[in-house]
Amino acid sequence: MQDALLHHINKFTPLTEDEEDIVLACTSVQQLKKKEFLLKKGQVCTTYNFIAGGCLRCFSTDDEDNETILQFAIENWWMIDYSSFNTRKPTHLNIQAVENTVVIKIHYDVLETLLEKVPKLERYFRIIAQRALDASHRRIEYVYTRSGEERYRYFSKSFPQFVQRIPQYMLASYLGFTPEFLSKIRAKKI
Amino acid sequence: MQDALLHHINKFTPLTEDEEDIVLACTSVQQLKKKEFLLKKGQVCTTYNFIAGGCLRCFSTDDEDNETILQFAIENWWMIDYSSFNTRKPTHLNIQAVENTVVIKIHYDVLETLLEKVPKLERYFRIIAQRALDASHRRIEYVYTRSGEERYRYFSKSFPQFVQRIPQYMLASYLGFTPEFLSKIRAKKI
DNA sequence: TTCTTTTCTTAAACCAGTTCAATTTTTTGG
DNA sequence: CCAAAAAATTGAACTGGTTTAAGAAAAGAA
Repeated sequence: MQDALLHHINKFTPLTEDEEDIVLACTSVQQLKKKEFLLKKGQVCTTYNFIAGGCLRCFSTDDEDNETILQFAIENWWMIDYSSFNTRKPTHLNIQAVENTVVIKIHYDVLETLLEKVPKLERYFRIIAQRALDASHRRIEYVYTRSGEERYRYFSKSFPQFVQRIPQYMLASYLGFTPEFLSKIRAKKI
Repeated sequence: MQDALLHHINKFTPLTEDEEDIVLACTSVQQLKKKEFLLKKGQVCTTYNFIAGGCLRCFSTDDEDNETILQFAIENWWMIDYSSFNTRKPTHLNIQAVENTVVIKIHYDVLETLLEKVPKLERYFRIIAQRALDASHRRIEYVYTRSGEERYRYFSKSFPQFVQRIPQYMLASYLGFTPEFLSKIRAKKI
């Protein structure tokens, strides 16, 4: 079951069999049903989470429980609230399964030991974080320089298969506008 | 001159003297005058850039040369276009000095060797990237959940000394609205 | 299948923020 | 110190996107 993770790590920093075994010993698998939560506002994020299959969303809520989707994560992506993880303080974010999802987790209590035993993983997580940072910067640029309609057209052209997997109101939230506005765009012409 | 960098690294991953020497041997210092460019659209980003003093801004431009500021970096921050750096392809971004600035650079050609000689730096850059990623995620959340006025008030309350250092039109661009709108907000009441 | 919940659509009124253009203030360089 | 450039302000007209509310369609559960 953890093969997906090992495979992903090996793409960036090839591991020996021993190292793979250590990684396996430090991970656990969790199956989430659609709509189940991996993390809820008020809890501490105690794990690094790798998505082996399925889809998660990370969202914040305001006083009136309006949701703002900050991230999606699908197969081979990590979803971590670094702030809560590092400070050990309760998060203000929620992480929920958009569909049935398999998550491979590394717990806070074993992460530092794991990094000592398999120092190569420092490199792996560096590369992962740098890639995610680049993606995050691109997203900021896109939000700042393009209209809602442009963002929608670009996203659905770039990730048509993903758009099929999620409800439109979630896509609207992720793209930074209302579901009603998304309907308007779509009504114009597909 | 590179003391600022060594000091910063040591905060996260203490180095031996030998390791410090290796780092020094792999870095170079560049002094930038206000408005001078560190990177221009069309060039390849060939260095990791650490700001020892001063301030840089990273911005993109559209067809009509309108600028959108994506990031600022001040003392003890890194400013890197990971995408261009890793792919070795020309960037679409610009990095320019907002004031006279001292940059400590690690060139692409020496980075991998440096990381091999001082593997601790993998950890250092991992932590740096994860922190920057967290900051980037927070920024997205802020843009999505707060109005322009809220963003301005929050930012100038949180970083009053920084607000003094930059022209208001740059702050407006960074916060995601026009200079005219910033004037309006300020006219209401400081 | 039928009932219930969730998701999507439509339309009118509205508003946060933009655009454009003119003017004033501040900063910079020689 | 002055001239020129850069930055900030103001106001009127405008627009991309929101809000509210109601109804239609699709998906789930039993």
